[in-house]
Amino acid sequence: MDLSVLNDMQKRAVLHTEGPLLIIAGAGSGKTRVLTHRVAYLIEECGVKPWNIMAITFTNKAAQEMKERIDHLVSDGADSVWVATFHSSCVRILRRFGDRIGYSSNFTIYDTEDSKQVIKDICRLQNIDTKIFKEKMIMAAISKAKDTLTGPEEYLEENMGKFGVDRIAGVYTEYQKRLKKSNALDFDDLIFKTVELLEKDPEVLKYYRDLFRYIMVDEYQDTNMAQFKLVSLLAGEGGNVCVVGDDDQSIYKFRGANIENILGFEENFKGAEVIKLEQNYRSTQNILDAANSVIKNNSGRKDKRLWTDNGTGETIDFRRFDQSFDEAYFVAKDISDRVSAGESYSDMAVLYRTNAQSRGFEERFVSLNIPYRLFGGVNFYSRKEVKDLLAYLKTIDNGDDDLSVKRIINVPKRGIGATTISKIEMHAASRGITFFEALEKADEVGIGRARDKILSFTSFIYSLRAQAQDISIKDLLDKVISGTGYVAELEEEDSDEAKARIENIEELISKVADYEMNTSEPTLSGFLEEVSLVADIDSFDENADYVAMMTIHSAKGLEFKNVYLVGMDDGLFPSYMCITADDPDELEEERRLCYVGITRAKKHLTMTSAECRMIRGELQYNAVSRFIKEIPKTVFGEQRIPESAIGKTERRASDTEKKIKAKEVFKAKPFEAKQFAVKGDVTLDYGVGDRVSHIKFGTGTVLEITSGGRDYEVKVDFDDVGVKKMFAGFAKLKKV
DNA sequence: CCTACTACGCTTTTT
DNA sequence: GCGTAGTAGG
Repeated sequence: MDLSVLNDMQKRAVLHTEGPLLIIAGAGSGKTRVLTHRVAYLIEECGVKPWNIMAITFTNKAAQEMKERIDHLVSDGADSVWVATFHSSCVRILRRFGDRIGYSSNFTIYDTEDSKQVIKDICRLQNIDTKIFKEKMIMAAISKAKDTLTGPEEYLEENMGKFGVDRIAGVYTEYQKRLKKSNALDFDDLIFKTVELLEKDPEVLKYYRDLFRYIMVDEYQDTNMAQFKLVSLLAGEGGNVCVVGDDDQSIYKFRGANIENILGFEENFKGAEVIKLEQNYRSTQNILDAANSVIKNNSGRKDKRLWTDNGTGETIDFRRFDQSFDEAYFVAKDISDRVSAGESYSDMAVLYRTNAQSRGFEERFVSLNIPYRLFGGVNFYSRKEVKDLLAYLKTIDNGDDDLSVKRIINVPKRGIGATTISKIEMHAASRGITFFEALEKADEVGIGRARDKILSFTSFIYSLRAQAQDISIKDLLDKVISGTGYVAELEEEDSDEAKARIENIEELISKVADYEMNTSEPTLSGFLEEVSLVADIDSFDENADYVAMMTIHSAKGLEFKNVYLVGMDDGLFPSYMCITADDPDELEEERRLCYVGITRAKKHLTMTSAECRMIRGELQYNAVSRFIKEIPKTVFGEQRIPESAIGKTERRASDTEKKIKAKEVFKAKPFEAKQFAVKGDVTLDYGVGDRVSHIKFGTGTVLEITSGGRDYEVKVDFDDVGVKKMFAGFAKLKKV
C-alpha cells in the first residue's frame, strides 16, 4: 500500500494499529486522510475484515466523505466498513436489539420541537408555571442529565435540595414515560438507551465488541459523556480505539460536549499513544499566524502550533464599516470583483456568528445577482407543512406515536376541536391506552358530533397502513396528500406563502423519491429516520456554483479559498452573552470558534466589522471584536474603508439617517433568493437520446425530460434495470 | 369550533 | 423586526 502521500506523523498514526491511539489533529492537518488510510491499511495490510472496523463521525457529510475516500483506497469490501454518525449507529443498534429494553424496532425519533411539545403538555397537566420553569430550561436540564447518563431518579437524588428539582424531575419522569409509551426516542435517548442496552445485556455487548474490533472516532473533542461511555463500552479494556480531534476546535460545549474526553484520553485509555499533527496543508502562513495568535490566549489547551510550507500568502483584510449595510455591500462587491477576475463563486463563503446576520447579505447578493445558498437556519424538515405530512407517515408507521397523531388529527381542519381531543386524551390516560386506540373507541368516550369525523380519520389511516406494504413511499405520500386535500387547500389559498409551502411539499416528494432510488432496501421507518437525522449542511456541495453562507459552527470541517468572516464586533462575536457571563470558559469557547472560522480559509481571509447594526429591531453600537486585536498587525494588509463600499458620501451619516437606511435594508424580503440559488443547481448537460450513467442503475438512454417546476423529471431506459423515472436534481446523472 | 389578534422570545445547535 | 404560540371573541 502506498503511504508515501503521508508525512512522518501521519504515517505513524496509520501504522499504529493496536491499542488506544489519540491523534491531536490541528485544523487542515489531513486527519481525514489519516483516518481513511488507516482503515485501508488495516484491510489491505493487516488482514482485518472490513466489517470489523467502525468509524464514527458527527455529521452525515463527514461519514459520506469518509466512505467515498475509503472506497477509493481499498480494492474490495469498503462497503462493509461501518461508517456512520453516532446517532445513526445507535439507531441501527436499537432497531436490531432495542426490543431487549422495551422498544419495538419501528420506534419514532423525536426532534427538539417534538420534545418541546411533549414537555409543554406535561407542564400543563402538572400545573407547572412555565413563566418560572421555562420549557426550554426544563428541556436543557433533561438533555444535560441524559448527556451524563442520568435517569429521572438519579437526577432527583443528585440534585436534592436545589430549587425546583422535584418539579423538573417530575416532568422528566413523565416525559420518559410518555416517550416509552409512544415507542419514541429523542436524540439524547438514542445514545443513552444504547449505552443502557449494552450495559444491561452482556450478549449484545459481546456481539458488538466482537464485531467492532477497530474503532475510530472523528471530532472526538465534541463527544459528550454518554458518547464517551458508548465508545468505552464498545472498545472494552485495552481496545483498539483511535480517536482524532482538536481541543482547539471544541465549540459544542453548550450542547454537552465534554472537552475532558480529549484532554483526559491518556488517563481513560491506559497506554495510549499520542500523535500530534501540526503541519497544515490548507492555509497560508499568514492565516495560520492569525489563528495561532488568537488561540494562544486560551488556557488549558494541548500545546501545539500549526505551521505550513504553503508560504506567507496574501495579507488578511480587515475592514470596519459605519454600518452592517456597508459591510454587506462591501462583501458582495468584493465577491463580484473576484468573480469578474476569474474566481469562482464556489470558492467563497460568508461565515457569521448568528443565523440572523445572513439577511443583510442575502439582500445585497440578490441585488448584485450573486448566486448563494444559505445553510442552517430553519431546517427544511421543521417547516410546518413538511412536519404535518411527515406526521401522517409517522402515524402510519407507528400508531403509538401520540404526538404525531395529535398533530394531524385536525390538520387539515376536519372539525375535531380542542374539547373532543381533550376528551379522547382523558379516556386514553384513564385506560392506559394510546391516543390512537382511544380514537378507535370514540363510541365509548361518548363523542357527539365529531364521532363520524374521527372514525373516518382512523379508517383513512387504516387504509393507508394496509397499502403501505405494497406501494412505494412516494405513492403513499401522494395518497396522503390527495386523501387529505392538503395541497388542494393551499392551492385555493393562492397566496405567495401558500405557493412556497406547496414548493416545500414538492421538495419533500422528491426527497422521498431520492431516498427510494438511492437506498438498497427502502422502508418507511428508514426514510423517517433519515429525515430525522439529517442536517442542512449535509447537502453542502463544494463544487456547486454559489457562495455558501452559514454560521461558523456549521462551517467546521469545511474549507474555502476565500472566507469572509463577518460581524467581527465585540458583543456579537464574542457574543454579548459570554462577555457578561462570569464564566471565563465561555469566552474561551468563543475564541475557539474564532479559530475555527479563521482556519476555514485557504488563500484569502477577509474580516469585517460594523460600528452599528440592527439587532432584534434595535440599533446597536459595538467596538471592534477583541479577537481582531489579538491578531498581530503584520498579517494585515492596508486597512481602510474603500469609497466604493460606502456609496458616494464619505461623511458620516447622522443617527437618524442611519436608522432610516437600516430600516430600508431590513424591509426588503429576499423571497425569490432561494429559488434562484436552486435553479443554478439543476441545469442539465444532457438531452433526450443521450447516454447517461447513474450511481446505482448503471448506464442508460434518456427517453424523456419533463420540467416539473424547479426540477426536471427524467425518464431513462437503463441497460440493466429498465425504465426508471427520477428527479434530475437528485439522481445526479452524468453524460457519458 | 374556527379565526384573528396580541404577546413574547430571540447565540451558537453536527444529531 | 419577525415569527410563532396562545388566547379571546365570533
